[in-house]
Amino acid sequence: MTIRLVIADDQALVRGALAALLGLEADIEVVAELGDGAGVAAAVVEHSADVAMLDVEMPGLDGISAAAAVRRAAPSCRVLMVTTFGRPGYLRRAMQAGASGFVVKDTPARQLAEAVRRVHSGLRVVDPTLAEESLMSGDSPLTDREAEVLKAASDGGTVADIAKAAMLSEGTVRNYLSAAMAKTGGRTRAESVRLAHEHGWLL
Amino acid sequence: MTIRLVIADDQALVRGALAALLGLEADIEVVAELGDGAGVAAAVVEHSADVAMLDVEMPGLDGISAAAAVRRAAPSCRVLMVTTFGRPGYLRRAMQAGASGFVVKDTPARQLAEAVRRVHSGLRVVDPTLAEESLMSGDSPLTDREAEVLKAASDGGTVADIAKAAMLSEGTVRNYLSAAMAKTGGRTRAESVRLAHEHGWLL
DNA sequence: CTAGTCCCATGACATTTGTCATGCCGAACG
DNA sequence: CGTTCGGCATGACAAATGTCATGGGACTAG
Repeated sequence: MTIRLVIADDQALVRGALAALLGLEADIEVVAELGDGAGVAAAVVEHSADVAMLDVEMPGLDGISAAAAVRRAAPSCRVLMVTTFGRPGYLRRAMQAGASGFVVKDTPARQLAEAVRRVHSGLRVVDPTLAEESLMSGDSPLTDREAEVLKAASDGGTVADIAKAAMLSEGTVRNYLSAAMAKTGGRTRAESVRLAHEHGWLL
Repeated sequence: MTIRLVIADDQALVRGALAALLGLEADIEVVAELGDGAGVAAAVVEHSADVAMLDVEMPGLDGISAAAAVRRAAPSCRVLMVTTFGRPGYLRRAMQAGASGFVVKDTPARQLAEAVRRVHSGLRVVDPTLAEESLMSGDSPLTDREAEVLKAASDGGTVADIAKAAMLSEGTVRNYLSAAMAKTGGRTRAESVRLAHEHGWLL
């Protein structure tokens, strides 16, 4: 029996290449390819897919949310996350969202088909390097509001911009940014944004 | 006669998938795969490659520099740039470095083999969407030093950090940042970094 | 030669940012 | 019920940032 696979990745070229690569496997059949996370759950249901392979970074609905949607819509379908960046926090978030596997795009190509098979058979697949780092960095120390404000600051706006966007006073925004900077270890706002991003603590 | 192709991309999975995909074409033979730009020129010479397919974003030697190195080492070898981000400035820089083609990773997979063939036959291949944007945004308005300082600021350090890294006085750094902010249209340092980056004006 | 441009630098200034102390409110937890 | 914790806010203050005027040296183009 073949494994029915749905692939979602925002880069068409990567998506196509992955589909072609995995389609060569005798026991894997690619039944759908998506460019964003929004339609993944529906596609999984429509094609009775066994495994959904999702990129974390996608426009619209991100991969983590898409994973949760898939689990809700089709509990029997396993989710394998594939991501470009090995942000430690992503792993934890993905697992909490119900993903069964998590590999980075640096994974040798031939191991990918094997990962799909393991996930399909109910095993968990986690990139070993990533698992180690994940234990290191642990949960995000940021509160919801701190993360929200820091995220709003990530495009370089002023305190006033952020305050307006988040419906907070400027003083409060400064407080949150200050707290976030202390927790992330950054000495400036911009550095904290970068650090939090690298840890996978934002989105 | 087959086209001898060298592929360089820092993501192993993408690299492998591309190689597998293009290797299926009867007239294309993948003779080498690299994970960074440093060894590309040598690999091209060693394998007498006809076309080099390079990612712009790579650790160590970036794709643009690698393209120039290839042109110097083996003028008969054409260069096709493949990039994740369609930064308009990249196109111009790549062309100046001697690249013959430039496509984004959103390109449908089957068009890629065609792009390789066109480049090999001496034609230029440019993503049409990108070409339009490129004309829009034009050359970087930033002076060399301004770009250098802005790039040094991109990881979120303070003025003092940047000054030390660039061997400049703090006042001078502030001047360049101020000028860069005016030219990019950003209202804060962080915003200018983001804008310049999106335009492809930073490396 | 002269004018223009870029690089480098200084100093002064207003604004913004980051820090700290402090307070109120509501929800969670013992 | 009291305590703790997070969200929200204010005000004050030191430090960093962004702006502006200014000037000298090097290099290029007219």
